Amino acid sequence: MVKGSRERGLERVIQILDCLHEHGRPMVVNELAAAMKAPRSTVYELTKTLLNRSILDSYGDGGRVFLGRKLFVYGQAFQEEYPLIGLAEPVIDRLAKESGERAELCSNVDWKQSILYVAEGQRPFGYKTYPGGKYPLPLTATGRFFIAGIDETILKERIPDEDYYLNGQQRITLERFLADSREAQEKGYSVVSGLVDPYLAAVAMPITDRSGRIVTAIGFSFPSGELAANEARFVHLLRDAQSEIEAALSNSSQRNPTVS
Amino acid sequence: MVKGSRERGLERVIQILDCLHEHGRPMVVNELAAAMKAPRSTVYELTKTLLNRSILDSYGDGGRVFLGRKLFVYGQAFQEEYPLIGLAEPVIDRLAKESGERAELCSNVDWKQSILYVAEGQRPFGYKTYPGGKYPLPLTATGRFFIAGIDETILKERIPDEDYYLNGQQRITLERFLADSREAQEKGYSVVSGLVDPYLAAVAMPITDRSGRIVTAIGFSFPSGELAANEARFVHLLRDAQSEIEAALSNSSQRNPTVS
DNA sequence: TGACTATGTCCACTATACCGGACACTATGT
DNA sequence: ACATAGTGTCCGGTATAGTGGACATAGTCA
Repeated sequence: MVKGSRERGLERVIQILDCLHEHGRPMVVNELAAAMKAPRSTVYELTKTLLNRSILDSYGDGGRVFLGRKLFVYGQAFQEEYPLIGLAEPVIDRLAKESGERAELCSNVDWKQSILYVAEGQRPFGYKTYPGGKYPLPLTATGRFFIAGIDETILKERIPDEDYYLNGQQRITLERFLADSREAQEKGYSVVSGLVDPYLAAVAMPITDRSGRIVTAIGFSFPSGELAANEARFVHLLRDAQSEIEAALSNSSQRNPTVS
Repeated sequence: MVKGSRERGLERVIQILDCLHEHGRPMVVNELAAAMKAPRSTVYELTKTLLNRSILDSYGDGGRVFLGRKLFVYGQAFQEEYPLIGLAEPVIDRLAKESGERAELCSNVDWKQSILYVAEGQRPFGYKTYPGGKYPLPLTATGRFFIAGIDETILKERIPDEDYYLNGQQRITLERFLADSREAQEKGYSVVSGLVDPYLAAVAMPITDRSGRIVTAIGFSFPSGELAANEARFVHLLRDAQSEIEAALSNSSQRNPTVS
């Protein structure tokens, strides 16, 4: 039988968690299986075990499932061991206050840009991001730093084609992404406009640990129209924050995760 | 071959995550395998995939692993969908302030009592608990409520024998645990002393959702010596907090996880 | 030097977990 | 009444993943 290639259980579980995370809401198991393009029987079987272990929780009157309490507990334990987030929080808060724009702490998580911490700016309306939010690397300013020094063949393997598209339209090519990345590394900061959202721009700067590895990045997100007038100011603010966080980081314990 | 019975990959992965969570620090893979009593080759194989997907992160110079950034991201997404924690936080903070003791929001996660949120009291020293911390149900005050209405045979299956022990010494029996639970349900609150720690006592009260299911519990933790003089006051404070949280909960959206 | 422990990789075997497909039960609409 | 779509369970076959054990390397102690 060569039909639908058989996948490993662990792989399916990760797909389940990622799928729920992307949809951001409880789903019925059937819907989940369809969205994942996985066999219904497999998904039913796996969700049953995951529910038992509180890795998933059931919502509503039992038909829907979502990420569970145990994942929250694991996340808390992670935070306890990973000093960076706690160190950066006050700095990010200050950035948002001083600039009036949304400031974010981001990281490369399984080849997506993920928001570890956000402080909102002053703009009353407009598109909100949440901690835990996940975006394609090629469409983000921080993504320019996360691919620094990584081989092109690996990038091709790990970053899916869809990540270069927004609403079915290609926004950028791999070549351009690589060129952007090199330029960002030289300048020390990265600017993008209109990629992840047509009316949003972003400025980002990397956070490097003592061994010189880029572990996270900080950045602002704001309406594209504000870019020209404020780029220099934002870069200046970020540079201060960058050195502050890096100083705090090298004073703290040695145990920081090494980016894989 | 009947030697070490072969286990499912998913089961092993959960064991890995739980083991790291219990130890609360990065571990070398060998050590991890030994602690889990699982085959080394299996644990090496699984950790490799988990590291690739950021479900584990490697620490130090690469030899040690711990819970990864992706789990943090999942945890954030959970919190976004689960209103209870946000609703309860200010109330727990107030409890700690008014009482001077540590106040906690707890839940039954995979048959352990887990701390979802803590507010520290005034006592300068003494044993700290962390959000994400995990304790045996039979040794906690909140545990009395989490087993309400659950069949004894299921409890025997799911709560391991070690959970009745502290430092190799049995602190309580299943029978007594069940009797405590019934009493707690009648009184509406639960008190234990000297179980999880010889010098600590706790008072707890359940949080019930609209359908009458116990979803979490709130409680104080303090030196045993303070129990006699303060029990009535603590119960009073908790009762106020309980009704406040339950009111907020039933005003919020319908989507609360149903405890499995 | 040798003996021992700790760490990580690799390979072949077989128990079993994933999968496809059938079945049952509800709606809902026509 | 029938048809269709959505949901959940169950079962047998086979591709494969978990396992035991061998192997390699590095460090430590006597």
